[in-house]
Amino acid sequence: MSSKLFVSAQEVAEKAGVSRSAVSRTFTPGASVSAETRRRVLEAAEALGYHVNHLARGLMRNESGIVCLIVSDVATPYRSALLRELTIQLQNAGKVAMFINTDRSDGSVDRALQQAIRYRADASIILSGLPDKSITQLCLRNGQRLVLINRDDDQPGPLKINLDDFESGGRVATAFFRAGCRSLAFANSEAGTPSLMRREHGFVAAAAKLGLDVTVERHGSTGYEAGKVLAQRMLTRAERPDAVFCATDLLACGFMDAARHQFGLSIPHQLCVAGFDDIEQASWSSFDLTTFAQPVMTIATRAVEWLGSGRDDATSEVEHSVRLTAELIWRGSIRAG
Amino acid sequence: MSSKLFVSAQEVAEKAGVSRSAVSRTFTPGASVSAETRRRVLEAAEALGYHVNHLARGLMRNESGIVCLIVSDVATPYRSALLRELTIQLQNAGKVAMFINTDRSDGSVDRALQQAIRYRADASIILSGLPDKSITQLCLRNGQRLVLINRDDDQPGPLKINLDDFESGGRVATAFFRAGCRSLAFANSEAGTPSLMRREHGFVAAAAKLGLDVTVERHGSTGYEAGKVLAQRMLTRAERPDAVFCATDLLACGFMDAARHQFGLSIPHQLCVAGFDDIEQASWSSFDLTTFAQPVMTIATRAVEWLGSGRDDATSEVEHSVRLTAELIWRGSIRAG
DNA sequence: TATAAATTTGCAAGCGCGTGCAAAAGGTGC
DNA sequence: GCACCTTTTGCACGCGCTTGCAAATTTATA
Repeated sequence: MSSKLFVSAQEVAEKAGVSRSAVSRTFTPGASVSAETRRRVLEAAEALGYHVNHLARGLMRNESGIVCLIVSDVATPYRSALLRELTIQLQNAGKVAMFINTDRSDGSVDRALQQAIRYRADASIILSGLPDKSITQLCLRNGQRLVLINRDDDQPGPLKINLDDFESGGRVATAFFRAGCRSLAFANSEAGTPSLMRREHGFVAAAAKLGLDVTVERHGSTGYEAGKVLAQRMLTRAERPDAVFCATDLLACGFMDAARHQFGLSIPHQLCVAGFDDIEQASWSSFDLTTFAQPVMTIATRAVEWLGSGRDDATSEVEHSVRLTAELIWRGSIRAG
Repeated sequence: MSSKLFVSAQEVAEKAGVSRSAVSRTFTPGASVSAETRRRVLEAAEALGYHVNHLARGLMRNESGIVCLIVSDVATPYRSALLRELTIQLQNAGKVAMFINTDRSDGSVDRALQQAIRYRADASIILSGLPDKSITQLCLRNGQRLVLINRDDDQPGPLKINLDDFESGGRVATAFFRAGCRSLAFANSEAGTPSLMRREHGFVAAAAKLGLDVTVERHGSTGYEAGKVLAQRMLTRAERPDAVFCATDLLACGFMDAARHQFGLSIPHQLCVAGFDDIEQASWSSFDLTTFAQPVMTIATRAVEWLGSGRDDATSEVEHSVRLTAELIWRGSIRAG
């Protein structure tokens, strides 16, 4: 290994027989270089294995090209799917993704966020349920653009991407009604995330309008285990519901497993089930779950596009808010009307 | 918004009434500053909202603190679990994780990797099945330390973390034998990843030793759908196997679903199944899959520790190789001996 | 108290790069 | 040929930081 690890623009310049500025300009889109100089520079750069040092470039330009992804529950199917799409699109847009995991709620999150600020990330995308406002404020205060996905926040500035959770809840109630169900239930987590609550409220409101009974139960996280617990609670009741809308596909999977294996219920004949997210497992034949697909691709596209668009001009104060509709994916967990 | 986005060490120095070096030293562990100066600097920094600019620091130190995660199939349960652990531990070690997604096989991967090099990442952790050697070479050539997880590579330098796949395969064969199974099968993907092949070979070798029949079938990726297809192929045969080891839990899930819902087989009574990875779904009661748990936590710990340890000294040429054992998790998909 | 040793501090150079400015080069029309 | 305009090039400065070195300060020792 040579002691000098990286080649600098200086060396490229010497080899190409031009000035250092010429090298710099060759790698700066839109700068003024003649075709001939450019060619010679590129040739020398290739030969020497030169890579522009983005640390230095970011230092000069006051723009690092780094986008920070702030995520919790990465290992969850829905989150990892969204993450996948975001990273791919950021990559295609020439940005680079820096990762911050907020699963641990101790100080490490703060420390990690500080790190992102130290690297002068241009923007942060928050796809974390963590309701800690201080995080978003810290990002904003440090001049980052901010994208909030499925997460309420009343501060102006950030782009907010949300789904029509309320309406989706309503659509499920209608679907259950058409399927002949009369005693509805909503299985939610205790997290109390706004998007989850909107699903609940939309469902309850629509059910009321249809004159249907609806009970709501909340427990634990949005995961599989919580779904099982919720099933145990709701299915041991005297008047067992004949349809349940789970706030999350994972909850639904847990609920279905308990309903079938512990209570011997047949789905959809004795119990109709719907979920939300359209995680991969929802399509597995063990579940065959009717659910709402989050438009992951569109979410990512919108987020990245917005980041690419110029920095807020005078119009800085307008509310940037996008509302997407979740697509209902019909499968076998609700019987046909 | 002020036009001046960030406060510099200079401003902190002025406010604290010390030199700029003093500020720098305050934020450099191990540097020589008196308690009093340090206090005043920290106070001023806090008041002004100062954050060390790591772009500049990286430029000086020739060490960015960035670790690059090169990942494919992020949305896969096993990968996302590993990713989760890695990011958490990197974070705790004060490193920052940069994300590169190699799912798209077009030029974007190369472009993204170039990006990482441009940011002068100190190291890369490759948890991608992508067999492209040029990637690892590019990392090494640019002075990065390299960790390869479950991935063969004969070049010296990188830390290689692997599992005892071969032995695991053997243990499954034995377990099937004890369960009374006599006609074994191995369901693999076409990917041909070394770790998958080792599982296959270990299984086949042990089966042969036990005098058992064993058929091998390979198809598609390591996902659920491929598992279904494999089941269709293997279960329509005249002599149907009574036990199948799937190279991956996802394959196993697909296999089980097809076996049950399309072939009406009862698991484990008519068919024993084992998988590998211990993804969350393996523990779901719909699957209750006996499988091998990858020591995700240990893998991450080892990787991060190694990155933290000093750069290769004279001992640079020794092979860094770690071999971990996968823990067999007994569940209900293999009947008791 | 004087002097040697240890610690702290400021100065200044430089990390690799982008860019404004003025000089140089190239092009056009008469 | 000249005057004029456009494009290209090099110089030199500065982005925010670290660090070797020598001066200034504190502490320990005689």
